Amino acid sequence: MGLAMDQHYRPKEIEEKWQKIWEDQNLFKVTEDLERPKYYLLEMFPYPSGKIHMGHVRNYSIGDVIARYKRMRGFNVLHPMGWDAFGMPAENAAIEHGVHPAKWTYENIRTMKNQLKRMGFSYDWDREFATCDVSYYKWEQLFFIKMFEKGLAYKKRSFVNWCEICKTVLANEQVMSDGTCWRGHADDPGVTQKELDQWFFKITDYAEELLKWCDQLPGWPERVLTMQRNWIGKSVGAEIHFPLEHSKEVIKVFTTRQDTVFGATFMSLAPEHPLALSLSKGTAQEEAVKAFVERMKRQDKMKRTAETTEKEGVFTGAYCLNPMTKARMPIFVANFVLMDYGTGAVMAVPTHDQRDFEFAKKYGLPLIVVVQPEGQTLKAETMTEAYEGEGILINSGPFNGMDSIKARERIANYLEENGLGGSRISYRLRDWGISRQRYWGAPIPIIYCERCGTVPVPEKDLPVVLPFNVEITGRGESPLAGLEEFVKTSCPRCGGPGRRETDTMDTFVESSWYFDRFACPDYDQGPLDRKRVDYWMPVDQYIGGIEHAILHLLYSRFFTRVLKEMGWVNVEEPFTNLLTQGMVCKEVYECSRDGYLFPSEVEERENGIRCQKCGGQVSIGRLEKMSKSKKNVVDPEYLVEKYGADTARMFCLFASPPEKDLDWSDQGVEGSARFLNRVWRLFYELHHPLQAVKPLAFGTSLDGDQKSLRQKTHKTIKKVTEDIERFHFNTAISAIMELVNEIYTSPIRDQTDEISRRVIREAIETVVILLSPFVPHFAEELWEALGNQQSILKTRWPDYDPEAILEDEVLIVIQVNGKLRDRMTIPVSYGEEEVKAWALRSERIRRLVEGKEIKRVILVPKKLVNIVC
RNA sequence: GCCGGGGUGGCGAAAUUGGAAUACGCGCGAGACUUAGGAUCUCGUGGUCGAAAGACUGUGCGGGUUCAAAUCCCGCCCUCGGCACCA
Repeated sequence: MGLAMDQHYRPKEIEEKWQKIWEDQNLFKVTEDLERPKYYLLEMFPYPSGKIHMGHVRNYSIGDVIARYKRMRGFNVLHPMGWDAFGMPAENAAIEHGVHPAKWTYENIRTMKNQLKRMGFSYDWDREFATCDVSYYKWEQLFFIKMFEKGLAYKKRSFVNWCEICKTVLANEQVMSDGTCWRGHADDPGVTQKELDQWFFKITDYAEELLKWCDQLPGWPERVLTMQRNWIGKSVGAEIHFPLEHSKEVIKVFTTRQDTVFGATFMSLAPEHPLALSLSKGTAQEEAVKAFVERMKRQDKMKRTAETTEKEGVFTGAYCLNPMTKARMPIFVANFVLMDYGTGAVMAVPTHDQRDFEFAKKYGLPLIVVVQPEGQTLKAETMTEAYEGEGILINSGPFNGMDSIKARERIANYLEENGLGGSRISYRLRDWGISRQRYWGAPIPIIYCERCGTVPVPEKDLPVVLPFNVEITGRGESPLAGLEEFVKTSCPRCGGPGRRETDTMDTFVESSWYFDRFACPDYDQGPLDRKRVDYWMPVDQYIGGIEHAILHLLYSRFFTRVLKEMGWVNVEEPFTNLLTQGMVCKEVYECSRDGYLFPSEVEERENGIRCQKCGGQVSIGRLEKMSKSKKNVVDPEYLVEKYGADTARMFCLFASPPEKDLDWSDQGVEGSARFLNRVWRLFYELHHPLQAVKPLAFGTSLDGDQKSLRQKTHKTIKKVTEDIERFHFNTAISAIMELVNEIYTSPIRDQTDEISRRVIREAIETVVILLSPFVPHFAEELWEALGNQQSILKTRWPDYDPEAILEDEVLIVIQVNGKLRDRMTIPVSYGEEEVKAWALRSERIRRLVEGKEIKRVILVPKKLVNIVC
């Protein structure tokens, strides 16, 4: 039976219709409601770069399923959206196209907001804000001042990471492991070191707590926690003081192997260590040290600290004393010692550290074995590499014969008692450098006064508004520095002339507390309305890309601790559960001559896939994250135009589980579209309308095909509910597909008796409700066609009828010695002995066990019988 | 080197607690409907052997535990990600 013209699935029409209804009725607006349990669902807010991409569609589709599902389950769901709006690209647009960053940003926001609405995501748009709004960043300036007062924000001169493309400083977290900028520039020359006066947040004060609380986040993926733990990099060891010869001064070192201190035969200093130059002064080594330090300074830091770089150094001409043995230890400057880890000085134990071993061999320095491995006798003269394992101490005075692990504790205590150092803990984590030499960011609220020094802008003078009239050239220092009317001010303390700080804050500062602000975006008495923040925080479910595993997620945890200490919030950790979704990937076409190609630029010939431009061989198949530069993007707008938002959402959710990378497939999208059309047709091709049909009551008893369809319906409710709860959206959708297939092939599909119609109605209604979090417009339309007056959003998520899913009969697998040999369908009511007897009665089984002794018969109820013989 | 994730059909994937390996979808094959099909519907689809019934085999590799292993244990290989001359 054909469909009437108006009964074809037309996504564009129904999507526009329902988006308007949702908006007109304000259906996603929420306020605090103590009657219902709250659920704060948050997806990482986007940077308004221009248009949304598939990564956004995937991220927000996942979030929307949960938001809609939780609402139907009776939760008071906060599902906000806003804009991470400060940052580099806006400034680059200004440089390239002469458009003001503010104009560019707000226009992009308008475009992207429309695109998000077009996808049908259920946000409470009343809470929307952009971090470049003065009403947002002024509170961030207040936080900065409070942190400054507590010593958590401080300025220091140091070597910092400099990105020549961004023309600004980067935090350590923003430098990738290959030494490039986190923004991923096409031709990144690599981050270099620059000595500058910079503002820092004292995240290192929180290293231990941030590490400790990694164990209190069971709702976070293990790999993210591992990355954070690695990044914090805790080492337990000791500090040891080595007195300088002919001086009262000491060189302090940090070591994790204080048990090997008796074997320390020389000392290595970082080239940047202040003692490097001062110790050699006046000695014959002075010139050599100067030259070495200069050479190291010029060398690229990445290269210098690479593991493969040969160890080299230079003698300073000075000596220190081993505090345990009093032995004279020559002091070297060495390329492998880092100034920013530990103390910048390393005691060298060549017998038990491979680097020191290589260094000692190169410069002819003495070796003393102090740890003897169990069952072996190490001799310094014959060693070819350092022994870094545990063992029994020798040549170690009072500690001889002691186990090296135990000796670490004893020696640390000895150091402490004798004023020579003691137990210490060292972290790899460095303070967060937040100064950026850029215009499009929140101004750092600081004034420099010749008389009073560094003075914070008083609270009453906030905000320090980012001036609008500024020339952005992309050359030189921060654009604000050239703006005299901004820079010139008076000192809030003495009234004398003052100059403003012209650096702006790292945009990661804005994203470190936006989730709190969503609880009270309109609040103007302070940054946060404690009452509302306490109601909503913490975020129950946070969803975003794995690329923020350290960056944003660590900063936010730090910021939350600071805000809690200051009494602005009352939570220890901001995000209870974290879901890190995978990337959206697509194959790239690459021509050896013309580089990356669009699919439209290649053609298939007999001799393989060729480049249309040069005719050369094109390599394909490699899956990479969608990016404009790789020419493998799919524009969501095109998808929505061609298939509708529901199909696009459906594909993202069905193709793979959320944590995994999603491999783009045009045919897969077709498949999703086909499924929705199939449901649509099923609905309209029925021989009888369903509007007037009443649903079945719980506990209704049925027989035959009616019973089995009802059973499938309720089993599907159970399965889909469980799958959504554990974020297995792909299997939830496949379960709904199974139900649809079952309805299609059910013999009662077109029967017109009352009960059949009610069973069919229940099955189809269930499909529509279960689909609603995934494809909301589609579901609304069919829901209405079923005769419902109210939006499907107002419907409660169904419960399954426990009676309906009960089976009368069950399929039992029969194994012989663990191998599948037969199956039988038997009534569930059968007892253990009965089932076993039935299994042994099977013709095939009898043949197989004939003449053999049956040793055991194992029964797994409702599953299988295994006959062992 | 250390830490973590992963390896299942031609492809995306499923198997929640040790109990039928490959659900669902894509692709492919056959058929139906049709003037036509790139629409739709039905059936088939891990491999080898076989006309078939069926047999053997099969979840990266090699062992082990168990009546029974994709799942647990031991040892490897590959791959992705993080950290790494970190003292």
